[in-house]
Amino acid sequence: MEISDKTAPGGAAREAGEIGYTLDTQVGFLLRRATQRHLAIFAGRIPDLTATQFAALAKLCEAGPQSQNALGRLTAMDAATIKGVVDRLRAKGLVAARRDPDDQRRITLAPTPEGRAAFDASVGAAHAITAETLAPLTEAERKTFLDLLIRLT
Amino acid sequence: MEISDKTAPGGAAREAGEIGYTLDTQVGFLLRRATQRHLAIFAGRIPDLTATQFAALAKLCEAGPQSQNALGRLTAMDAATIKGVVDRLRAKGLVAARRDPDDQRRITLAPTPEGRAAFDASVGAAHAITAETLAPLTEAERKTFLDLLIRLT
DNA sequence: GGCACAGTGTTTGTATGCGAACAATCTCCG
DNA sequence: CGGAGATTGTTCGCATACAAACACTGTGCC
Repeated sequence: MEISDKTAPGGAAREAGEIGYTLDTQVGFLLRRATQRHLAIFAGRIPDLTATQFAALAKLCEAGPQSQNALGRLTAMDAATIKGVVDRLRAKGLVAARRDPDDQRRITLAPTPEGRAAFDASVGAAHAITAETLAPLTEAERKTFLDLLIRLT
Repeated sequence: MEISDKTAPGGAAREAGEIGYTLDTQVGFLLRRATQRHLAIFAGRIPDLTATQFAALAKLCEAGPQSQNALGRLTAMDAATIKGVVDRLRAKGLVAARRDPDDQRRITLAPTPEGRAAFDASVGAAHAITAETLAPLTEAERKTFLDLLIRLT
């Protein structure tokens, strides 16, 4: 990458060999901003659940009953994080927990009827959230973007 | 909304008209996972600052002194968030603050010499973080990805 | 001049997210 | 059998994130 010797706004002619840095074009910053926008869209369409809570509930509905830590792995949350998420889903009455009789350490989680109903009622909104998040892109671009994004995980 | 009579795990014959939902292919979930991976790479290469703290420091070095809220806008953090970030940067001695004489409400923030030195010393690592984050993609794919990502912000 | 309104920073409350340490339990292997 | 080591869930501490309410200051407009 070439070194520009521009006098940055508010800043400093760069010395020869100095490497510039522009926050606004960094992947990390763009990922954070895209996530922020997505979460705002999510909160607008599914106000009663956070994206994280919905993910956990959806995974339970999709993959069937799971131990708490297993659910965490399926939803990319560590043990400490999934605990809080599950506690809140239980408090809302959307998820039920019972000790696994075969392994006293494990807690088996399953959606309650209310949980499954809430999930079913939200699937349409969830798809709309995805659509709105990707709305700035054409259909072909969406596919390209998702293909590339999945390789960065 | 349909009650599926599916037999759980992974499972499930869907009824006609029912809309499926697979967490693992949703943009939001992929964005979160990509961000997680990026943050892990960041923490490995710049252990003394979080990505957020580095972003704020970098923006101050790049754009010059700013009021606290203005810095928050430049770094996509709301007033409550930027306050905590700035407090921690000040505690580390990387950022200095003074009341703006022309506007008693404002706090003008600027990097200290130590802050600028820390930034200069980390720019190389920051570029390496970007490179490692995007490493799974080819050069052409990286450009495509960033072009699409920027449109989702 | 004075007042409505906007902007700035602070605080509180809630919700991720992760590292680290911990007790209880299970598994495996000698 | 029995102990080393792994797994599971919990707790603590720290660091984003954002909504909402607040006090204070500045601006514009009558």
